[in-house]
Amino acid sequence: MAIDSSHDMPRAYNAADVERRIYDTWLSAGYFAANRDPGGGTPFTIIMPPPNVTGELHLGHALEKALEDALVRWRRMCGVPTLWLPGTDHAGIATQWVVEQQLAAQGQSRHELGREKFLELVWQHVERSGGIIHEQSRRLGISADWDRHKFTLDPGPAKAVRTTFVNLYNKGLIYRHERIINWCPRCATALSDLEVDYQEQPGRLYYIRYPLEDPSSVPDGTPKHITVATTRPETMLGDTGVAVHGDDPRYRELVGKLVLLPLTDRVIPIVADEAITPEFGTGALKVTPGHDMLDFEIGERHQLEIVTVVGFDGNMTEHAGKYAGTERFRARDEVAAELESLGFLEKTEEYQHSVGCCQRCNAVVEPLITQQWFVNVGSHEQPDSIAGKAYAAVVDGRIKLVPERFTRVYLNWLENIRDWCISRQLWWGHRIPVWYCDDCGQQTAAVEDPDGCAACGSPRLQQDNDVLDTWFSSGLWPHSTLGWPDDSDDFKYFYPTSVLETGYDILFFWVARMIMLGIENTGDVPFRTVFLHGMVRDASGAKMSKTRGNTMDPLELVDRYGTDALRFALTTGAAPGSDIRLGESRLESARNFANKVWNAARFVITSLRGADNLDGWFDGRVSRHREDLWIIGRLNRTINDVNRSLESFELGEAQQKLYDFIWNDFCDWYIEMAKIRLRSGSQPSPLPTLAHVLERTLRLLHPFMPFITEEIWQNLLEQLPTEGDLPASIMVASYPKADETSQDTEAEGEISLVMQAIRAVRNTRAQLRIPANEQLEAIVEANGFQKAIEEEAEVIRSLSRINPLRVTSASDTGEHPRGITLVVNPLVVRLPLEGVVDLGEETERLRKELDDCQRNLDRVSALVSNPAFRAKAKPEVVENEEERLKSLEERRQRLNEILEQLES
RNA sequence: GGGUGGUUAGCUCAGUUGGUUAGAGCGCCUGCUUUACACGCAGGAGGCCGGAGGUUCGAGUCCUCCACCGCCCACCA
Repeated sequence: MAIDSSHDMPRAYNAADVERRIYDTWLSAGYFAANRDPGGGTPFTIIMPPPNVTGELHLGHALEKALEDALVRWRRMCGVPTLWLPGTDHAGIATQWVVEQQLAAQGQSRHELGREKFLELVWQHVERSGGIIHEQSRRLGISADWDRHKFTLDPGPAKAVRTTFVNLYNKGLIYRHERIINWCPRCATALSDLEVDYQEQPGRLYYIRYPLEDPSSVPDGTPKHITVATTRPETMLGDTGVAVHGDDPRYRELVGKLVLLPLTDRVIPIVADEAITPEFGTGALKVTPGHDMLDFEIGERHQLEIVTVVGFDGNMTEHAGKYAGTERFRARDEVAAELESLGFLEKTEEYQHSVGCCQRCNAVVEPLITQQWFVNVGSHEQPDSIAGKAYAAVVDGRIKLVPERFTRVYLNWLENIRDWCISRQLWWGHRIPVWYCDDCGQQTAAVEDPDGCAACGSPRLQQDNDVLDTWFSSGLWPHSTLGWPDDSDDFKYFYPTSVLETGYDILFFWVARMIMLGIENTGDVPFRTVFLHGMVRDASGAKMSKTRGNTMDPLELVDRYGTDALRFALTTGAAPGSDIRLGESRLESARNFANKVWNAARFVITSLRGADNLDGWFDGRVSRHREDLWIIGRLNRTINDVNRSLESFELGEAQQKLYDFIWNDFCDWYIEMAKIRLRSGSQPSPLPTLAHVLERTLRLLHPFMPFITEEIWQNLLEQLPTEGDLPASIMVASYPKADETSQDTEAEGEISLVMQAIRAVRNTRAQLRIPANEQLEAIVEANGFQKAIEEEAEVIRSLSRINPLRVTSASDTGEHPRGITLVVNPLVVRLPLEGVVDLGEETERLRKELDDCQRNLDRVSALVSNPAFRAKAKPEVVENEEERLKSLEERRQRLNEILEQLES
């Protein structure tokens, strides 16, 4: 690997200059390629959620890729064989919709073109815009294994799709059936339940009177008609019944009677059904099994006829009599008007209700009865069903959701799941691998296009016209990308994958389907952990959308702030699964941090030039200087924190810890202190420690800010003697592990005292408005810390502008045995210093805490072991107390450990 | 209707098994061209941790109830 960094580091970090150059060297060095290493332990695998092949990158993608890249780079640096497999999705309805819009602009429709011609156009569109998303992904610096890239329509995934379909078909778990489904008249296709968005819309409730066929059949005094309330009067032409609740006293006499359906010559029955809410409207529901989900179910229960009055094109059908051909919403007004003129319309009311709309084109969905293909997923209560297995995998912990709260959301969805409608009346996608025989009418389902009918052998076969729901192929993604159903090495080695990282908005669409189909096909879970991120919102918290016009283009942000800054801004200080507001100030702050890192590095690297002795810089343990011991201790605590946070997917937390360490501990204090020794040339030199801390910090930061850390790494390497593990690229350097023995409480206490003194002087100076460049006289009463303060006197002098500074051992043993006395003529100010951890006091405090803990423990354990309590109290109370006992015991143990350590 | 998340500084948010004096970024106020950095440095103001109870030696953190705000799911015509 050769990166050209042989130039002086500029004063300000310029992201644009370095990013592409660095990415290309990574790429050509082959660092992204995953290697199967049977001796390398369990691999770490992430399959990238495939974006729409013709789509463009939005901030959600940027967030997703930043998180995944960080996890992947981290694991790779930990020495784990790591695979991050990228891909793209053909996105059936979305892509077809775009091309159809283009056609429409030329006044054409796909039907005029025909299937073959149209698909050619779609492929052209894919080829034209298909590369954009890759180019964009690269600019984000993502370290995915591009050679393993997969597209959902590639031969491999396509074979997986057909194999899955045929297997399920042969098991009887895929079936074709006439059922009521959500139909989008504009897209002219069926939609799954998930593809329908419900929107609150103002509407009107129409009260329509249906007269009894035989008024004499009810006792005098009862109404001779029944009034129904509906928001869709046009569908009354397809009514085949009226339903009331069986217990409704108003209608008891009417159940079983017949009514005349206005505007038609039909007579329909009144039935009693549990699903009716007597309080709603009139308590009587007109039943249109052909155009409403609930009505369809009621119709099934009472064997009501089905009359379809709205067609696939959204116009009224021939069953709508004189309204045939009328557009459905116009028919609504016309039917209402006619009902009114004939005296059947009792009244109308304003009514706010939710209307199902097509997620893609926003047209109002029409429930219609059609032949569709379904997957029988069973129910969570059937352990052998698809849903049952997907349920169990999460319940028994084989799959963990992060954050955990989504577990319940997931389970709740499965508890109410219904069969999955997988056919779409589109052309762009995986065509359903079923053929119908012209001769015998039998179906043939096959992985390879069949030569003849499976039943009669006739070659006269017609393939089903429909394609599969896009989510059917994405549901196979973790195993279809790795080579399943073939017995591939990648599949054997990398499956089940480790982490599936995606937005919580597609938990049902995609994650649940992958779990269902993954277990079905492979017998194993597709991934161990589902790591969910939140939605990126604008600065005011609104969802970003093109129609709102509040979207931000990630690439534009990359241009302005740099990739590292964008990634840092997106992923820092946000808890897993919660939404993120991204505004300019967040980005600026991230860019400033990058610049801070750059300049700290620039200082260290410049200082290292020509240094003659850096011995021991690599392990950072040679210097016994308290400043060095202090920063090494802080560094290792940070390493520990960062690793721990990463283990639990708290990436934002990890970055926050790094930010604080770099900016506060390293830059504001350690570098400032080190400058003094550098200037005076006093020994031991801080240079080995500066080098060590910078080097380790870069490694720690690399998964989050890959470009800047690599650029600095290259500059740093030139100044460092080869020692230890120093690869040519930081990408392949090892991730730091904390050295637990590096904490030095003595140095920590002493430095803390020094910092206290400096802060106290600065503070007083600001309050008394003493100019920063005016030297003051001061005396430090160091009481027990004379040696340390004397040795650090130059630091105190320089950082707080004190001269002369004297150190005494004060005899004062009052409340504040230590302090600093400032001489500000004519004032003398004594500032107490308390920033020292007094081991005696600390021990005493811990003892007291331990006593309290023990007292509590005794009480709770007495309670828990009391048979009377166990017999009387509620089980959950007992359980609570038992848990309390356990946590108290843990706490006692921990306190004991700390005390032991302090005393030794 | 059923779930679920939130309510902490002026704004946006962290706060991991309860533990000394509750943090950050941005904004605000006061000073600073201190030879790494003005994308900076130093200092400062600003919090009844939504409300009410409870458990505990100790609660922002655990329990109960309440109030707003948000999201998801659902076949109320």
